[in-house]
Amino acid sequence: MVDGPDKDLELLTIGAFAARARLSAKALRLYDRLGLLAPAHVDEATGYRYYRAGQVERARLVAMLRQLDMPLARIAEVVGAGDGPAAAGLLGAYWADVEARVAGQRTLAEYLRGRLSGRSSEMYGKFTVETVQTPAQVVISEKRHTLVDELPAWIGAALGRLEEAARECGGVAGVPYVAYHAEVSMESDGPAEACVPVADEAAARAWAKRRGRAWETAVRVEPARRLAYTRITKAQVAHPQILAAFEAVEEWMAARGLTATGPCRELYFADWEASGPGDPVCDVAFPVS
Amino acid sequence: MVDGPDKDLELLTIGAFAARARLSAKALRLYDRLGLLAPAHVDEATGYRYYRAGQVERARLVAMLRQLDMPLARIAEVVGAGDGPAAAGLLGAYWADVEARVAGQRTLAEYLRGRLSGRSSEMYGKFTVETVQTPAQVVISEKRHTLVDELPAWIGAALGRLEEAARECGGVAGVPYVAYHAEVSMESDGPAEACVPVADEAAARAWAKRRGRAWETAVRVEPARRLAYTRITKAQVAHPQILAAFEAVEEWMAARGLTATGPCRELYFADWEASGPGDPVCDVAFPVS
DNA sequence: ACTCGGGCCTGCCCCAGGGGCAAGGTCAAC
DNA sequence: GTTGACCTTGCCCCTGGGGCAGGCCCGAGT
Repeated sequence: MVDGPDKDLELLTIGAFAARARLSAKALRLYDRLGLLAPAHVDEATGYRYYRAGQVERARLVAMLRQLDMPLARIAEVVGAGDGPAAAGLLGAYWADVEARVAGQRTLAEYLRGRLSGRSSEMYGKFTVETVQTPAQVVISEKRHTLVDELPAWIGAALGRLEEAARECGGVAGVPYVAYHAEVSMESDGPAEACVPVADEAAARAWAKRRGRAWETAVRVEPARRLAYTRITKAQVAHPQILAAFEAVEEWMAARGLTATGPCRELYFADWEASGPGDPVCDVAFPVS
Repeated sequence: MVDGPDKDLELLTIGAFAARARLSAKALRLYDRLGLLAPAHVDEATGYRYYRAGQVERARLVAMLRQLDMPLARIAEVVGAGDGPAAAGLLGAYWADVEARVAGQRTLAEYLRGRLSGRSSEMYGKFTVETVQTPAQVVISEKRHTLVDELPAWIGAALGRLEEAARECGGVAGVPYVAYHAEVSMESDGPAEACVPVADEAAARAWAKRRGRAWETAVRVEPARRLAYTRITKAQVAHPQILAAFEAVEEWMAARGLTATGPCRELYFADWEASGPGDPVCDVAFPVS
């Protein structure tokens, strides 16, 4: 793979280099300005850019990364990391993000296609709705007004705090969940309540007393309920894909003449960190009579 | 599902409607200006927009379609088609385009990840390169200077014309292909040549004579060659993903000290129309000694 | 030496799909 | 009436360039 000295001495004008790299001259000027791909030489007097033939490889790499719709800032990180595992890792991380996003969009597209074609009453897109009976249980909870964009972070933090607290209250005795007391999925900032079932009610009340009202914590006895629910994957637990799941359950209920008898909820039955985008992690549920 | 008259009489301000639809007020103003989602009423004096509660469904549909990154113009077509198979078809077509594009990007990402991590000499990403011996064959051909963006259409048209002409020349006697006589993949507008092997050389020469030089047609005897090639899918037959395949073959050749002894080519061995994005349809090849 | 055509320079406006902010008008509750 | 929340339009910002204008530069032909 020795290319000879000519490869480094032969200077190409921007047009010739653009043709070899299959990029537009305009794009090359942009990359120069952003420091992503500087010409080997710039004539001081005329401003003409001159590129070495050996720079074609880097330019083609940039072009291919752009073809993946990678933003130029991330491309700069990748090409800055040199050829090696570091660059490959950055690319892999970016592509994993893309795949996760597309996976969510795919389920949303399937659901919408089903709904638009009018066979909503037949299968609710790809969602299978079932009912399950839940027993009465003691839950410790934390309630907050929150907006959609802060919600995921709050859910993670609140359930984490509550699960730790549950260790003092006889341990986690059921599936942790988040209930939404306002609209079906927080238009405005309707209050959300994170709940963890615990085994020892007395210990829970003592815990709540110690905790005070700083976190808007509470201990309640949640009555036995029948839940209509559908199971979704980690990729689907994001706005607004998850709304398709909520709407599917609502539609299923409406088709059977059922109405919600309490706030809707998301039950997180799986280990969040250990789950991949395609693994089921959550049940989207409405209490029904 | 009767909502009562209040649903149509209750007018919402843009803020309240935005909250219910989970869109920003800014986005709603944009959609109004584009005619995508006009308010039910606009106060002449103040310019205030008022929406009916019943418009929330349409707004949520728009929001979900935007979540699929569908451009507003295509969203307008979908929602304009009403709920029904027409709208579902438009959505399906859009999503199929997305999946095809992502499929191509996926293979490119895999190839690049392999190359960046330095194990390029091990497996050339996902491309398996082999050699094959081709016999000497008579080909009828059509040559043209073309730019990358017109290339796919020209290839389809030219091969179609040549395959039809081949019926007068003893039939198609081999795999149709396109050869690139300039750079590895048409920087500038290097000439491309579409070729179809035929069985009857005399008939082919007579055909070419009748045809004249209007289409830059020709009859040649292509000598027997050894081709280094890799097989790609329909999704990969697009710029610049296909370049990864070309580069993989070039790299494989370089690793073995081989050099190209003629123009590189794409052999289309499958029925294009009947193939899906993931089906192999094309061999990317270089003649080697 | 002069000119001509093509290539190159910078700078400006344009696209989608909004976000953010400013200046000012409105609405409703107290 | 007042106050604060809400609404309006308009402007500039982002990314990743495309397209064009006006002006300089370069090499080849005469």
